[in-house]
Order: sequence, then structure tokens, then C-alpha cells
Amino acid sequence: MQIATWNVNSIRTRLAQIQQWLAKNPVDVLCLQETKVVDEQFPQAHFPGYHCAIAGQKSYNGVAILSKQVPARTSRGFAPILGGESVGDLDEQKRLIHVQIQGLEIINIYVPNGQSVGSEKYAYKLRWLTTLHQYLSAIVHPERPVCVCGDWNIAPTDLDIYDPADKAEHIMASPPERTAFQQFLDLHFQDSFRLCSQAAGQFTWWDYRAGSFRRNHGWRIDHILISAPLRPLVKNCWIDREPRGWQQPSDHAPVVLELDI
DNA sequence: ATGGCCTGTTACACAGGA
Repeated sequence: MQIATWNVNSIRTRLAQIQQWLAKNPVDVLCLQETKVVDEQFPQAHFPGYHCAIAGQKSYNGVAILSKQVPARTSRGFAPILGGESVGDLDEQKRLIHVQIQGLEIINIYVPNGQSVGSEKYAYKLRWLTTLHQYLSAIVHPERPVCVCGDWNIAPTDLDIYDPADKAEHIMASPPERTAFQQFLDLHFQDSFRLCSQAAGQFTWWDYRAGSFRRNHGWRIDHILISAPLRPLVKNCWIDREPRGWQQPSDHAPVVLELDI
């Protein structure tokens, strides 16, 4: 079984590239972020052979899970697990969708960017991460296979940044963001890419500006976390840099996890 | 040192991204 995650930065602009990528990489599950489209306009018909679970909005954010099998369950946002009262306004931005497929809980997230350390959006990012921690705490169970895929907008360690010096005040690398990420690992989730590779220079996002991709000036901010029962089933996890080199690409590359299921 | 680019909007600049 193969599960992939890809921030496509507009599904309408990237539709042909997603189709092209799926033709070569017929993964069982594809988690998409930044679809930037309302559900009525999501191009479901352009993905034959895949079921689309979608949670979108106009212009911003938006997540979707494409899967060969029809999910047994689908939910959107934090509220179905945490209740509307504790979630407040956090479900207004469409950043979380959750399906169950083949007994596997698959949660697709688009963590807020945070703009800059200390900004209002940064506070929102940390609050969103705290709520995600509550959500996953309620889901995680010693015998339940859970996979949390998406754009985390956090580089977990200095190994995950091309130039890590002086990044403590940089968005995606600040200590509070990294502490938040560690707290997910403390729930016995593991970063599946790091189970397979300790190499530096392995990135999933490169700025459109300044020839960043050509120079491999990137960040590893898209991750697939797995719960403990999935650990022995991991066959491989890799980043597919190819679509980042295509014409008019997304600024993110897909990450693929292969499980022995 | 800074910013460099890209997407969507009802736009003809701006917000947001990271």
C-alpha cells in the first residue's frame, strides 16, 4: 500500500500535473493540500479510479484525500472528535480531513503557515497545533494504525533546512514550533521519512524565488507520521523531486510512504 | 541586507504563502 502527500498550491492550476504524477505513481491514497477550491468545483471527475473526500473553501487552504477504495468513514475538521465548543473558530479554515481506509486512520492536514514568529498568524499556528495534539491524543491507541500526512510547515531539525544557521526566529524552525512537533512524536508517532533516511539535503519545499530549487535551497516541511502499530510495516518513504522540476510546478514535492499492507 | 515568485480575486493591486 502506498500513501502520498502533496501540497499542490491550487488543484485547478496543477490538475494536469497531478494526473500525470498519478499515472506514473498509482498510489492507493493521495493527500492533497492547498486545493483552493470550494467542494462544488473540485474536479472529482478528472480522477477516474479514485474516490475524492474533500474539504475546501474559496481561494485559500483546502484539503482532499483521493483513494482507490471508498473510505469507511470521513470527517472534516476538529469538531467531530473534540466538539464544537473547544474548537471555536479553528474549523473555519479547511485544514483537516480524516478518513478510514482498510482499517487505517488517515488524517490529512495543512498546518497554518504562521507568517513570522510573534505575529498573530504565528499565535494561530501554535493554537492550531495544540488543538491537533488534542485531536490526535483522542485518536491514538496502542493497537490502532494511524497515519498523519500533510504540510506541517515545520522543519523538525536543522538537518531539514539547507542553511540552518540563525533560524531560531525563523518561521517553520522556531523552538516553539519544533517543541510542538516533538509533542506529536511523544504520542508515539514517528516521522516515517527519518525511519528510512538520515541524509541531509532532503527537502520537500523550495521557494519559487532566487532559483532555490536549482540550488537545492529547500526545507523539509511535509511529513507522514505513523503510529506505533505501523512501524514494522514501513517498507520505504521517499520524496519525489521530479514534479518540482516541471514547468509551472507547485513549490512542494510529493512524499510517498510504502507500507507492507 | 533585502528580495527575488506564484495563485486567486472581480483584481487592473493586494493578501497569502513559507
